[in-house]
Amino acid sequence: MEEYRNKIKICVIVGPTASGKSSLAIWLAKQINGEIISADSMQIYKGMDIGTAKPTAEEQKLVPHHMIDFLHQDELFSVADYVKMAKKIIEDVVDRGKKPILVGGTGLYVDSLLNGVQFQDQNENLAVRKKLFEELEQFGSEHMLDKLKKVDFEYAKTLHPNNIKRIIRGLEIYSATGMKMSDNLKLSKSVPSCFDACRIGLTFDNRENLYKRINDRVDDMIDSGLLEEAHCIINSSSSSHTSMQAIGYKEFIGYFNETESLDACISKLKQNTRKYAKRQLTWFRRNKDINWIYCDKLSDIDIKNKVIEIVNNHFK
RNA sequence: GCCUCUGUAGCUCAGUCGGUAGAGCAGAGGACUGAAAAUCCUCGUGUCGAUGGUUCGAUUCCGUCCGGAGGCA
Repeated sequence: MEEYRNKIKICVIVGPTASGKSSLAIWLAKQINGEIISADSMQIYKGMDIGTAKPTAEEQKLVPHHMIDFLHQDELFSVADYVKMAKKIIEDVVDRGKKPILVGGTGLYVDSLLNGVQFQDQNENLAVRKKLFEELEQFGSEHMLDKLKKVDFEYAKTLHPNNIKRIIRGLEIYSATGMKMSDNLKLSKSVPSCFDACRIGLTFDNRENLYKRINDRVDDMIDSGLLEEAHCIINSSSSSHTSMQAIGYKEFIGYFNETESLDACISKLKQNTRKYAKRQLTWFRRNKDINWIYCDKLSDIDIKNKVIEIVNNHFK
């Protein structure tokens, strides 16, 4: 019980893209004297503003935002970096007597931070990864899975042969740290979280209502100058960089190459965003601690009342 | 007006030498520990355009009609 008291109280807002997390968070932060810590894998990049629906400069003036807009698009970043940085910032926010509000749609970042996932020290090992990919190309994915089975059978048996990314990562982590992925998973589960989190999830009773918001938001982004932003980002970045995975940029490559019509690219962007939202919902749904709020069933005021009730109760 | 092609899943199209059908995309569900806006897995009943005929049996063959595309005039 004593240990529980030492945990950092934090409020968390999750949900699919375009569900209204950012504006709700700003409102909430003003109500409870809070600061916002973003959990978004793409809003970290500078210059990617419109496409990632980053809070505007005006919005950022209303409430302090952290973990946003601090990295060049060519730089490497990982969950481990995120957890390390975000944790430090949250502690600082609390030390200054403010309440931390974690907001974002990157489920991996949110859960890794809140669940205290353990990341081993690891040197940059791009050479190891490259070698593993060469081996994959030569011998195929079944061979790589067999190889992983020899060092970490427990983890390997949970992976499908086509799941190349995780097979390689399993081998890579073993080679870089000497630790098995399955052992690391067990270790992470055994370490208690240092957060006492109150989770709010925004969702929609009717999926169509979310999809309509997504489609409309993409149109708004186009009106706000997404094409120029995308053109600039695409021209100044290599396609291998993580930032180029962001939805809202890669979809326009065909348009700039004059191999696809603008309409086709916009449709693709809308579709990719819808699919992404669906995956986010799948990720968050498995968490039974989330207080779900159905945005298409409640009025704006009812949503706010409900949120403040949950949050006040948590910080009481 | 005549000729040719065409009408099958939400979309694009296979296919059934006559025994009521299957791919891709879309969509849905799931997974997720150092790239995660990434990556991976699972899921296919639809008056086979309408109607009549031949047949034990027609989405398949034949006739007529209705859409669509092209050609000739």
